[in-house]
Amino acid sequence: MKLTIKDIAKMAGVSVSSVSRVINNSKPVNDEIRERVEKVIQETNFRPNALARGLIHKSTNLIGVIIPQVNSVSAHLINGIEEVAARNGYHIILSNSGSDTEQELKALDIFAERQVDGIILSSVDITEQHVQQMNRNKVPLVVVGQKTTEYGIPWVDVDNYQPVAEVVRYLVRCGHERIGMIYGPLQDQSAGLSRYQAFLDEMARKQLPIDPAHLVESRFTTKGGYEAMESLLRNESVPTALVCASDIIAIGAKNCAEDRGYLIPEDMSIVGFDDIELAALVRPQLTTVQVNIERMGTRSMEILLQTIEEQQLHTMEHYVDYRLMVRDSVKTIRKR
Amino acid sequence: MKLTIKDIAKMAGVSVSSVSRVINNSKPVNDEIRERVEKVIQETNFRPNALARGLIHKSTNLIGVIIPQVNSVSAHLINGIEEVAARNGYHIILSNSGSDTEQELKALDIFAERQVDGIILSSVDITEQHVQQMNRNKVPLVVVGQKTTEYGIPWVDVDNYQPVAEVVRYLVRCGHERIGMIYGPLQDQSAGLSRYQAFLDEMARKQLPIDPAHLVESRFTTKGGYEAMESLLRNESVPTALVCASDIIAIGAKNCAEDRGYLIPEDMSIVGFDDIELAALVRPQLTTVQVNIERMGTRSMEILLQTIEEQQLHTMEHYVDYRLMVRDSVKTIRKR
DNA sequence: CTGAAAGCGCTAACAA
DNA sequence: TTGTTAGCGCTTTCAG
Repeated sequence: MKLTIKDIAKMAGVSVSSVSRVINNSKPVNDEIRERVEKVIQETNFRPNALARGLIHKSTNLIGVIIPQVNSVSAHLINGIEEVAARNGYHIILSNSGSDTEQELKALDIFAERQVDGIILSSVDITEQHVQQMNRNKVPLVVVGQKTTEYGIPWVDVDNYQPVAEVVRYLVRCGHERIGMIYGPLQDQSAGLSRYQAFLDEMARKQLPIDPAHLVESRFTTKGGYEAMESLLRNESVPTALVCASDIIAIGAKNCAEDRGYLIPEDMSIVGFDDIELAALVRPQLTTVQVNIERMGTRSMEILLQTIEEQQLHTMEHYVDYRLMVRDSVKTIRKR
Repeated sequence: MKLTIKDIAKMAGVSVSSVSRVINNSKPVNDEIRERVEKVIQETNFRPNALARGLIHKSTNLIGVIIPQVNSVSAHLINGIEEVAARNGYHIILSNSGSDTEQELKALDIFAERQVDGIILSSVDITEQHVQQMNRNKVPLVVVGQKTTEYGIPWVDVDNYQPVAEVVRYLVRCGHERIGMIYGPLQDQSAGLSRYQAFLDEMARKQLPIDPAHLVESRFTTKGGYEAMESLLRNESVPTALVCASDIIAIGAKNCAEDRGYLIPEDMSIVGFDDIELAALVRPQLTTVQVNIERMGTRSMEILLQTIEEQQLHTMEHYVDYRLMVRDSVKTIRKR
């Protein structure tokens, strides 16, 4: 049988409210009583039931986190979230959506049911439905990985456009002109569409033609990257440089090219995006865009905390820093 | 203002108990009433407060998961746990311990306070203290990554001994005799000590001498592996084959050797442990021991569920399968 | 089959 | 300062 505050009160010979008071330090308590109660709590290792407290306070210090999948990227995100959460007395409760909108919606509801104090949603495609549902159950929400300003929902993301434009400019500076891209699924607003659009725009700005055959779509997997490269190499002309929508894609593509006898970067330069651990571990080390995913986690949790505590927020949107990491997978043809 | 069951009852013109009955399907309810209630629930999108229910049922359908850190390895573990949990209506609540016993102990208490139905603890060094604490708050527990039979706590782990012995035998079969090892911290009972001991024992069994200079300790990081290899290469004689306590170490070591002009596997064969994604992505592809971490997660959650539901368990211990993945980082000197 | 009422463990008025 | 008591939102006897 688990102990309750009542038991403690009885054992210490005081009222339940006194026990509650020493536990919460909510009101002055006579030293003598305080000691008696503390002694009993020590001896019995009593811990107040968080459920009962939550029921009264209407707060659980629980944050719901919805992610498509726990992988090496979201691991950083979770770490960031967890770190800030823990520092503020919160715990996080996890739900894998498998990128399925249906699941995301369900998780949103279940979290509301569980009375979480806030939700962080890492999603690739927020729909009107999400928004309606959230408005219904009135739980503070922060979205990671997609801009949701139009919905009035605060978000945290990397700028996906500028870095890719920068990558293109960098390649041009290195003397490349025949540049291709393996881009991600375009339903993915941020990592897919934005990066693709940035590539197209910057190439146009530089007045560089794009061979449609040098534009291949891929899922965000090494296998996808490998296959995309296979299809790319089936053309008679191949680009001298290739922008990849992610490191994972880039590494898949690199492996394929190398398996086909191409030398990286001598025969083809490759640039990634994300700067996952792997990027600096493969040889040649991958030139890529560094994104501080953990920072996205801490930032989103901070914003969430702010909206929970202040009930209203100032910063609706936040971009996390990025940085071009020049390593060894790009060849300089000539300086411009 | 959030809706309660009372509001629903009023709106439907029935008693709260009737509402509760249709929500839980706990007792027969007149069709007419059921419909009225269901309609109101639909319209208002009412969701019963899980806190209040938990308070009564003494169960939260919450599983506490304590891990040293969310990284690419624990990501698989979490995925496994989450998958089984979700399938059974549970959610997981996370706590990073940073491998700090103090933190682990605290998390154990806080989880008990939160009334979790069970705890999965992924730890590298379970102490008597952990056990005492757990016995106090009587929450079902499963340990991952360390054998705790002596404490009467069910655990899930990989066999760390046999696979390493097998690796040694494999290397010997490939004609290697001068074999070294970069081993992990020995406080780590499983991934550290056991793998080290297995190496020593099997070498002895094969009556192969070990040059103490070919035995280097390293943390489980690429940097650690890199530095360990640096110190290894300072000797005049280097081993022809090197067993590494993890893939991460192996890749660090490989990069160092390559940076120093050694060719893998021509100049030195390297074997890892874990078979992380990376292992098949680096070139040469790493020969390693495949461990299904996700399976450790599902298995531990299954065992936990079993002890929660049956209140007693049959299997106290469980080894997860492993498999030697022969790839390209070992050179065959001669067949034996 | 339905409703009133007790109570899960705790906190917070309200009196004393 | 302390104790008594009324809930928090829900489930579950227990009568009807």
